Parts: sequence; structure tokens; C-alpha cells
Amino acid sequence: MTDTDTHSNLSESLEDYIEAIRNISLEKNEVLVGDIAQYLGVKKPSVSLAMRQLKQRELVNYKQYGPIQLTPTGEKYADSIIQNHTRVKNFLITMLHMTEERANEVACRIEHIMTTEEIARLSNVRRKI
Amino acid sequence: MTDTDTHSNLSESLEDYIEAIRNISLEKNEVLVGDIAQYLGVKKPSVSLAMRQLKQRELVNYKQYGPIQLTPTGEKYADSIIQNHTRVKNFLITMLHMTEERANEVACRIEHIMTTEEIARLSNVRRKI
DNA sequence: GAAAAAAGTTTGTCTTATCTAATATTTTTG
DNA sequence: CAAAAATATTAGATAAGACAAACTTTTTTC
Repeated sequence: MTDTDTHSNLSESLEDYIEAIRNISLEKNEVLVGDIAQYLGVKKPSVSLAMRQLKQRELVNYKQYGPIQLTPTGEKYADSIIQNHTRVKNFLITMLHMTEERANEVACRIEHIMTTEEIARLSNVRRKI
Repeated sequence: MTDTDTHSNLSESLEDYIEAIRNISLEKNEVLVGDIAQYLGVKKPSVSLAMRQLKQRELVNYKQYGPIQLTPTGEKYADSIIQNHTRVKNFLITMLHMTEERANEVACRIEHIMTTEEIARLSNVRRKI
């Protein structure tokens, strides 16, 4: 993520947490600390700490021991990350023939490295007959 | 870097050090701690510590206060990383129209994420008229 | 509604990678 | 060859991110 991208200040780790919250909330009414921990394969104390940081930046909203919600800003941020993830993943699957699992793994890393604009260009790369 | 790749055990940071040593030695007879520090934009104590770790893994060879050389294993490792870097970089420049500087920056990150085989496939992606 | 279970948080530790300041070695130079 | 300069290393500090163990709060269950 560079200065020229839309959202520029979160660590990769915190971006992953935001992304997770958004993805979980698409399937579940309430997002709990334990859900996020399970989703990301980390322990609950790690989630707890991350949530405090995201709350401080006003990207999530929650009261202690309560369920977690993204703020409108957090939601926009998440959607942007998820769009990037999806685009990278599609490229990896269609152009490099990765399995979905591997593509997710790799996209999860690359989504933090390239800017939204660069990823948009990536998603336009197609084999033209 | 996954278990299925040829070289699987170094941190991204240590891979960067190996890559740097190899690149510097293409331009200079002796590689000194200060050269590596300048090349990577870190301070000498960081290099010093990294060299100790690489030595322990028998990827570099040097005596204290002396110049640094890659072992044959280290050289192979470096060449593999550099080939990956170059391939990713070429893709980014030709397909995504990045500047050389930006392509280097991004390639430096992606080279640690995708396997050699995946990168080979990436380098075969070409616009076909 | 009190005891047990589940969920979340706090505290303290670990690892990795970096830095600054202080120290040590090597090289250069007069 | 001794003093100065350049180079490298060690020691100690910091930061991010994770973990386990202990503790707290909330929820469930009898």
C-alpha cells in the first residue's frame, strides 16, 4: 500500500481484520471476537487488541464484550480491500491456474502491496486470442 | 514462499539480504556490511545481525570485520530469488505499465509470496494479438 | 437467581526486525 | 608506526504482532 492509494495507513494485519469483519458480517448478523479469531486463525487476545486499535481509528464500533461493527468509513475501507482481493484472486485463478485456496492465500498478501489502480490494471489483463 | 518451493525457510528479510549481496557483488569485488546497508536502506547493525544468521545457515561466508561472500548454496538461492524478481518486475512493467522504480518495489514484495513455478507462469502471460 | 459455561480481556512473554549509542577493529595517512 | 578515520560489532531499546495463562464479564442452565 502506498501513499497514492485511497487508504494508506493501516498495517497489513489491521487490514486483514477489517476484511474479516466485513466478510463474516455477510454471513452472520453479529460479528464476535471469536468469529474473527476463527476466520483468521489467530487467538482471541490478538483480535481483542486489534479491535481496540481499529476502534481508536474509528473504523469499528463496539462496546466491551459486545459484538463488533464496522463504521461507515470502515465499511468503505473493507469493501475496497475486498474488491482488490477479489480482482487479484480472479487473476491468479484464471491466468495462473491457481486453486481457489492458493489464490486466496496469495491474494491476501498481494492486496496489501499493490494500489487499487494497479490492481484494476491487473484485472484487465486478459489473454486476447 | 511455500513448502512446495525450492527454498522455503528464510524470512523475507533474510532473502532480501541474500539478494542484495548477490546484486552488489555483480558490480563490486568485495561486499561490505556498509554496502549492503546502503543498498537496502538499513543501518549497519541490522546487516551485521543478518549476516550472522545467514552464516549460521551456511548461506554466507565471512570472518568478522571482513568482506562477505555467498556460499555456493547461497548463490543458488540468490539467483533463484533474483530470477523471480526479474520476472515479476518485467510483468509489472510490460503488462501493468509500472515505472521501473515502482516495479522494483512491488516485485521485491511479491517475489517472496509466490512460488518459482507460479512466477514462471506469470512471466508467460503475454498479450496475444 | 446462583452455579457453570462461554466469551472476552488483561497481563506478561516471545519473536522478528529495526534503531541508536557505545565499543572494537581495521585501514588510512601524515 | 602512531593518530585519525572508516568500518563493523555489541549492547540496549523499541515496535508490531502473536501467544498462553489468568482474570472478568456475560450468557446459559438448572
